[in-house]
Amino acid sequence: MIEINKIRLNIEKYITSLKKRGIENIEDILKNLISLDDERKSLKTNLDNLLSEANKIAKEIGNKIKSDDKDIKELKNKSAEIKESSNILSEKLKNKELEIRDIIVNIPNTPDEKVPEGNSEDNNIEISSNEVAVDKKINLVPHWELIKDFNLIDFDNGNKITGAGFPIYTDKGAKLQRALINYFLDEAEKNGYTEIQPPILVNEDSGFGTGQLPDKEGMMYKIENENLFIIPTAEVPITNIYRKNIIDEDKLPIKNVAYTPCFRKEAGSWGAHVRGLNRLHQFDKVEIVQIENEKNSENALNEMCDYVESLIKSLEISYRKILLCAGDLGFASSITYDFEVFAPGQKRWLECSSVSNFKTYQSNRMNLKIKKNKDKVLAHTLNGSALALPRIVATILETHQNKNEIKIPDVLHRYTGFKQINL
RNA sequence: AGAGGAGUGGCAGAGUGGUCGAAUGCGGCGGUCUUGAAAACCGUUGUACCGCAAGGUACCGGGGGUUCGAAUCCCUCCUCCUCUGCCA
Repeated sequence: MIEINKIRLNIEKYITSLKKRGIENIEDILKNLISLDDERKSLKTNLDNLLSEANKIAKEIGNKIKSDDKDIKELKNKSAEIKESSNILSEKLKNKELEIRDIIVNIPNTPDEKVPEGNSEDNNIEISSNEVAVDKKINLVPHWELIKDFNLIDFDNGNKITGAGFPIYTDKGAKLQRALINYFLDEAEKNGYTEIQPPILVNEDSGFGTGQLPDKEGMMYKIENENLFIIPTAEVPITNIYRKNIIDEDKLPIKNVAYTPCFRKEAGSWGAHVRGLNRLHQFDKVEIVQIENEKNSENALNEMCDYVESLIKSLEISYRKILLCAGDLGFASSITYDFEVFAPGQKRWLECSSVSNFKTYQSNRMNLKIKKNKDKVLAHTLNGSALALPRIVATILETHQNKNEIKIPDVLHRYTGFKQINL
């Protein structure tokens, strides 16, 4: 959530920044917001004065009763009058606050200066890449064929017991996935992240805190009669641990990692090329989250990217790192680097990680502050996938396929217990 | 799930209609003393909003109500504890 007080200080900066996102009438929206806030302030001042007067009268009545002066009728009448007008004002103030909130909650985060302009993925900028050679002599096939041939995933029974997008990993497929999860968790721990196992269901406040609600309610599965949401990413429960917290600056950085399954409705995003593991309703992911102060958050973002990059590299697969343009940027993010891996069997790039700095956007929503001496300032929150499993599995299978076997990357051997998958 | 009890400042804990944003203790911060530290003593110590400021308003688990006035009374929801039941 952007901060009105900061908009007041430099509205031009906000206009320029949010225009990058393609919000054409942003100037009107922001100016309207400030004038609504002015109205709010004056309502608040008036209301406080009335309440102050009412408090005084109440005390006066109290004193009179105590001193056996029973002549309080006039004061009571006056109090009733004040109460009537304060009720009206209070209602107005509440409505004004709701009006402001409805607007501000729907304004996305301001893109960082580094974020390129543009409204399609063509405007994204490739930052770095690495290509892993594949055997040109064999006929490379997509992972959904390998999965069938090598008996690694059972989509049919997944369809039967749940529905499309809920695969069953079987035998070495399941082991490969479990190996990857353990490898990712261990590596994160080596890099200073404390492991946690959060709940998979979250309440509405949590969904609001990280920005999924109310903007993207449609992405999450909901348990209707409990008013709980099934997490689309571990970002939601992890970051919300720190909701309504004031953290001492010397406790920073806070670094957490968690493995969780993730659930996304993915409504309307099922095209012809979405096959196999490319897009699922349920998938596994290891997520890293950091909380930092303003001074260090840019540095933290770079560190997280470097970490993700090293992780992908260690799996011996081709990848590229991309800086998202403003139009491709998520609602709550200020700057995002995506990592895509190349799946040679289907000759497609697959996004496997998204590393973002939300700056104060989430912390303002969830009231997360950092205490530095006497000052309290909004924290910066960051997160990244390290990594999302299915597309990594798909890419490993497609990259390391051979005639009668699939080789497992060296770093995973001690986790899988096998070095290749045979027919 | 049923019955009973409870939720107060960083923690412990008092407060059952007015003088309570809230005693007291511990902790934290500043100071005196000391070569330094401890002890002792003195002072200070919640959050948000409005206001140039003085100051004001709101907040005692959340929401609503009664009253001139609510931490205190009523309703409702949530959480925790004890017992019973059920269950990985």
